[in-house]
Amino acid sequence: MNVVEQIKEQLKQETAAAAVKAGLVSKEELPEVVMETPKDKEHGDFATNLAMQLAKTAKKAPKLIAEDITGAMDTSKASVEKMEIAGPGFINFFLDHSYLRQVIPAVLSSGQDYGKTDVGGKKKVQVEFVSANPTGDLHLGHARGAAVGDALSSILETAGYDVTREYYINDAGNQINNLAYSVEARYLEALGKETTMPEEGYRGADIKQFGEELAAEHGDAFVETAREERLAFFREYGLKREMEKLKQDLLDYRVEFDVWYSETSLYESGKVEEALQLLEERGEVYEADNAVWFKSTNYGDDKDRVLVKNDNTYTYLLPDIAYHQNKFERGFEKVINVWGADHHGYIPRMEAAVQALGYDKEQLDTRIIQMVNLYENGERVKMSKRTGKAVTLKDLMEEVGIDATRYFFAMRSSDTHMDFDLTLAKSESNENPVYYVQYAHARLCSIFRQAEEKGYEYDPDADLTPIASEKEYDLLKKIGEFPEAVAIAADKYAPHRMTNYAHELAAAFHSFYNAERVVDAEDAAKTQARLKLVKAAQITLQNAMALIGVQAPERM
RNA sequence: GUCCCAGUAGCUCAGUAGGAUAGAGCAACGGCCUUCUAAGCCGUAGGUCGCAGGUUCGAAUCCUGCCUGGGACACCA
Repeated sequence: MNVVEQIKEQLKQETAAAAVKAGLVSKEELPEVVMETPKDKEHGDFATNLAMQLAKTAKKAPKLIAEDITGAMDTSKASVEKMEIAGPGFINFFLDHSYLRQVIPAVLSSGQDYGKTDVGGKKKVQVEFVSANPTGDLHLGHARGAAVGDALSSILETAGYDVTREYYINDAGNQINNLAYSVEARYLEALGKETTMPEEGYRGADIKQFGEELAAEHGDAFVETAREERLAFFREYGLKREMEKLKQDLLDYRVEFDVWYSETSLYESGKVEEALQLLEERGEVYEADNAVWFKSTNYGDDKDRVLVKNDNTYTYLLPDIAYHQNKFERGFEKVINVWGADHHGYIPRMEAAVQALGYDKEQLDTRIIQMVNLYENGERVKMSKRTGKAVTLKDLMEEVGIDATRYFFAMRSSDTHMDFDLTLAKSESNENPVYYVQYAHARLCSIFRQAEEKGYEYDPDADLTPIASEKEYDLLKKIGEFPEAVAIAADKYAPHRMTNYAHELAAAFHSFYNAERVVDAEDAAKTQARLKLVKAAQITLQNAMALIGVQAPERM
């Protein structure tokens, strides 16, 4: 447990003990003491609403209860300097801040590991995200999903979960046939032959390029080939090229998957049949109208779903069920799906399926990545998948840059609609929030360069007692909250809390930087102590930025 | 028609498991660079938390109804 949490825990215990000692409540009836950090510094370092909570059982006014508690409080152990009763009955604690100096050695000794906790208890968790069909370039929505899914995974890892990042490749359905038709059409087109793009075809620039390359490489070799053979080749070719591109784009975006799971492999290994059989054995399916239905209404779905169509082929749902069964068979205790908003309607049936297979509903958690609207110069940018006119992940990385793109997407709660302001994201000015955080890091690095120039050698054993100003303590407190901030972000699956934290940490540092000098020729002891403080800030900021996939530049 | 998400400052969004005078960034206004990077800091102004009820010591947060915007509702994936 880190220093800030320790003192908070101590404070909780002392408060609880005081309430019992004052005869307000028995030890058994005592509620969990809520100790929060007030937003307003005027309200102390910590505050509790215990007196209000006890108002009912103690049958007394909260303010009087608060007086009893503060009167019975042992203030020595938790560094309490002052207590105030405020508002409707809050007890505000003002601490002797010198305890915060202990944060520094804790951070310095942990280094890159600072922020790690074991709240996850090594639990095996799978995060499936992006999983875009290999039929075209990754677009805006995928970019958001990738940023959120990757940040979430990193946060869970740091909070002590055993995380697997996984991409499900939809390489078996109709869309792959359409991919083959589309490549064929573009190939023939490139040869100047008469052809029509199928209605359901993919019109992306990437496929046009494939067609041209095939034409250039193979000439008209495929024109005379039997259609079936030709399509089989284009299908294979298109899939391979799309996957290569997908993997490269994601890698460039700094997203690395542990597992790429192929839908086709589910068929080949017989897992799809297995899943169907299992559902049959468990009495979860029935036949009607020449089709096989999954009785998902047993588990709260709106209506039952077809698994096997009357032409004897499978719906997409069945392999999806098999895939989820396989996830649990691989030992994941928790399965998190990060899905696009268009998959929103599948959640109830997938949850039903998981339960029908005998797993607990709680083991599956699906997060929806809401729509992204693009704006440029105040105008909504219209996009169309049909015509292939869409802003791709690649476009974003080139135009906006990776750091700004990832920060922008990670910054927002993922389940709300989002306006992405291209003009703002592209601007290299203070209007752009990502620079605020990066600039703090560049400044931190600059301090060390200056210290070196002035002949200061960083001393890991320097005495920390010169650390005593308000700005220093504010910064230290923020640094000390990092492990808890990660744990909360993990618990709530809320990566945007990490960007909030990074911003707050940067703010605490900027404020300190403007108020106090680190490298001071007049005071070597203070300089050495502050260099250690600044080192701790640098480590923490780097770790926070790493969690959201944003680089920490040494200069700007 | 049913279901889901959203509605908070001029704009984009937070709001810590019901708490104090609802917070940030940008935009606006006023200050701060002979000293470690002014992509920064300090301050001012800006609000009927969509609307109406309810629950209680206390509601942006929980409940009910309504309004507005977006999305989902295939034997397509």
